[in-house]
Amino acid sequence: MPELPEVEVVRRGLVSWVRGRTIESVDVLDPRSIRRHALGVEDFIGNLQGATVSDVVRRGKFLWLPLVDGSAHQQAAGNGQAPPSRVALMAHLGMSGQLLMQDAGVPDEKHLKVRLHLSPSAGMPGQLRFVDQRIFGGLFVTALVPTDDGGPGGLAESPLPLIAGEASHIARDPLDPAFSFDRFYQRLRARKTGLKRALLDQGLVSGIGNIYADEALWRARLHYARPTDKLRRADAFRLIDSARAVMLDALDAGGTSFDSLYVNVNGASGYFDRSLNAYGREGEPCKRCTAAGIHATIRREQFMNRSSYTCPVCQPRPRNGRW
DNA sequence: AATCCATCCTGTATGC
DNA sequence: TGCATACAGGATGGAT
Repeated sequence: MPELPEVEVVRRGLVSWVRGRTIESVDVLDPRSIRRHALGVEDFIGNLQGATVSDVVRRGKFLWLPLVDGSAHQQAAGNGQAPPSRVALMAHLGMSGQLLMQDAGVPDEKHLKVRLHLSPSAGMPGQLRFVDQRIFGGLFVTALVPTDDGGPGGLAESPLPLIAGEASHIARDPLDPAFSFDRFYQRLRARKTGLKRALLDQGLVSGIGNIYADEALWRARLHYARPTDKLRRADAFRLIDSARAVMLDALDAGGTSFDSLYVNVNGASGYFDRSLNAYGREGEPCKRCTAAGIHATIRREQFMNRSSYTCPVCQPRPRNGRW
């Protein structure tokens, strides 16, 4: 499922295909995929038509394409100054969203929701398509607002000092050079909840979903129900360090895919699922315990209405755990 | 005020 | 074979 590494793979894949290209027209095939655009389909299309994509930026699992007005772009070419971007096309992949570059001749995907026709560019596909089976994801146009802390962060090369309004409540992710562990730890301790719930809270630390939460907790040898308000600094540090390491590894592998639901912009799957240590391994031996000569089996439990995978030996449940 | 959780969706797998 | 149920889960808004 798309978490930080998968979204970053999409961002990197997308940027060279769409930067500098103009959106010539837009087909909204299923309005449910733009339900977060409150002003409706016509307004959505009107905002995009004629605009030029200046970049692809990410914060947590939110991805957006800052837009430059077509006429402003023309003027900028004349005086050599880049016009300020004030709106962006926002995308969230949700559970099953895909952003695909496709040639015009490629038949519609079964769950094609929105199609952007881009200005022709030599050797590049003509369309950017949003495909989404479960419709948890979506597209919408949002205002860009100033940030006073150096821009949206993420891993973009040169992000504008502006952030999409709907992403301004999202914390920085552990791979962001501006991520502050001290601030994270301070806010973590102030919460009275369980550790995994906190890890999944995008306002505290972003980019982590169910898969990488379980992987980071396993790697740090911490149980998901450990109380946040008592967690030692060293444990919290190891947890963030683990999240960072596992997500960097996943990024190198092109992301995690279990099926064709998550693919990069070319339709290819990542292969990080082969490297998972906890997630999806119910009944299989814990690799770390096995290496130490101990017999232990990964356990699956229902938690927050979804599955959590832990090793009962090296991630012992706390006595006063919090859900 | 902080925390929690039902809800939005559809395709696939499994059970009876 | 067919029908029913469980499951996958990110973000949000309303409830507690």
